[in-house]
Amino acid sequence: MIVRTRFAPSPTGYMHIGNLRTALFAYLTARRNNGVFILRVEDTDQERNIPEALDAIYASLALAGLDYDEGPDKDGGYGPYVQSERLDIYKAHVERLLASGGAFRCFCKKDDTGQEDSEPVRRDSCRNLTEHEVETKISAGESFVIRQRIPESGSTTFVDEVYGEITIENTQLDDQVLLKSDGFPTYNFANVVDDHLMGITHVMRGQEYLSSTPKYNLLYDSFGWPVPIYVHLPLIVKADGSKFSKRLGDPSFEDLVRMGYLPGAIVNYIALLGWSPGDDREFFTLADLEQVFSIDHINKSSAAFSFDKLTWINGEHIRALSGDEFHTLAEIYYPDALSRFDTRKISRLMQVRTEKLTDIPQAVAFFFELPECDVSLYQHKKSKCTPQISLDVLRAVLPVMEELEVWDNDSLLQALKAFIQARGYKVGTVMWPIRTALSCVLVTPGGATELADILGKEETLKRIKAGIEKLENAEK
RNA sequence: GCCCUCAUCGUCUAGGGGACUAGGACGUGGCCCUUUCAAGGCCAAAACCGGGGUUCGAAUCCCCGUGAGGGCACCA
Repeated sequence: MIVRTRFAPSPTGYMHIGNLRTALFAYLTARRNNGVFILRVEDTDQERNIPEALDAIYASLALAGLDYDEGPDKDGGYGPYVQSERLDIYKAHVERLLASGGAFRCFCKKDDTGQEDSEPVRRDSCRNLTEHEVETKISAGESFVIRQRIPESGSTTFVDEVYGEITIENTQLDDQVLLKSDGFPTYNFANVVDDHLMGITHVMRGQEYLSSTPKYNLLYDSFGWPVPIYVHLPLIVKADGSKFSKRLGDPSFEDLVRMGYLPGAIVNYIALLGWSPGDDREFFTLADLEQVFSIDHINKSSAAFSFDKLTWINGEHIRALSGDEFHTLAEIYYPDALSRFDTRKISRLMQVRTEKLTDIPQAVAFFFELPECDVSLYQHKKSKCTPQISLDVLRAVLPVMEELEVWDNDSLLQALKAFIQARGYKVGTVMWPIRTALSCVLVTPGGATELADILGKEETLKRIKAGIEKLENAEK
């Protein structure tokens, strides 16, 4: 059997985190089994449909690296892959159900089921209409929907690969709408028809569909089709346990990328939400995952999304980049004013300390624009530094640096080490004031000599003099 | 309201009757390294929801309770 899985998003304009995880698991299941991964667009809701959204789906999938083998723009012989182009298929299938008694016409108006809001439809009264009554209503021009005829009694059992055997009484199932009055199928119906016609072997979707799965099974039965393997995935929730909601401002996949997270890191992190490799590994590229993913390590309980851990794993992915790769990414975040420095050197310093790409601009800002300097920065216990000592050090070290002819990290380090030894200082006592004078910030992407190297001789001396002046003024 | 599902450190998880003094990771605290900060190394605190069974033995199996989540649309 060739494994065929699909990702079936509705075109909403962005990639929900939970959807991305569903897509990822479906993709991995296909890849792991040398199967086929399919993209199908479920645009059956005419009101919520956004045309441009299709491009957003392509873009996100490409960004995440989830290549599909069949889809709207990649015919594999099972198309069309957009549901709005399959209307006649659904119509033909609904006719089959009508003929076999598996479905019936319902003439009730939208909000006219005769029930309280809190009560579900369950058994619709139109299911007992005689053929004559139906004919009469149709010729009278009454609009109708097609509903599924759920058995009056009994129960339906199915097996889920993650959750095991689940049984639901048929009395709990309602005569759900299959075909809307506008001629479009509902999600539930189109899903069953397409999954079967497209040869989907593993139906992978969110856990929220668990309790409606019996209705799917009943539909498969009515058609005489074999039921697929069900793989329901646990939900991804927020730290407080509530649902992710784009409307409430929770980030989508694209948002996370904009926030400075690498797509590969997001994919890695999200794979660990609801799945584990079974050992202690946590760093995975998509290619790694394709090798080790297995649906029997999927969890049952929902997982809380942690920005802390995502940030950490993002740092891991950043550090795993080659120097060139990081530099290319970092450059996008370098302010223009940084270009007068050797940005490759800066990138080398930045790579090991960057957790999110968006942290970069702030971290490198002092290079081209020295912030207002607070004298208290020169106070550092571990380096045995006070403003007074700093002043002494800077005054003494200035001529040493002025005399330096070769200006690079090694020479600077050598000269300063010699100075330190001759004077009997602690290393930090000299390095701290220099680094502070050069940056005027508490945290920098590198030590004193590395910064001096990048800033260049002229700028370095200028900043040290400014530091001396600052400290002198503070003394008065 | 009815139905379904879930339940191990704060969080993600390992665990599928004895290997559990419950392992790893993030985060937190401490130490080391060190030219700041990181990275790296080491250490620490931190969990089997509660109660009954079954068993020689239960985090692991069963039941009840509790808590949490999901479903019950002409939305997907």
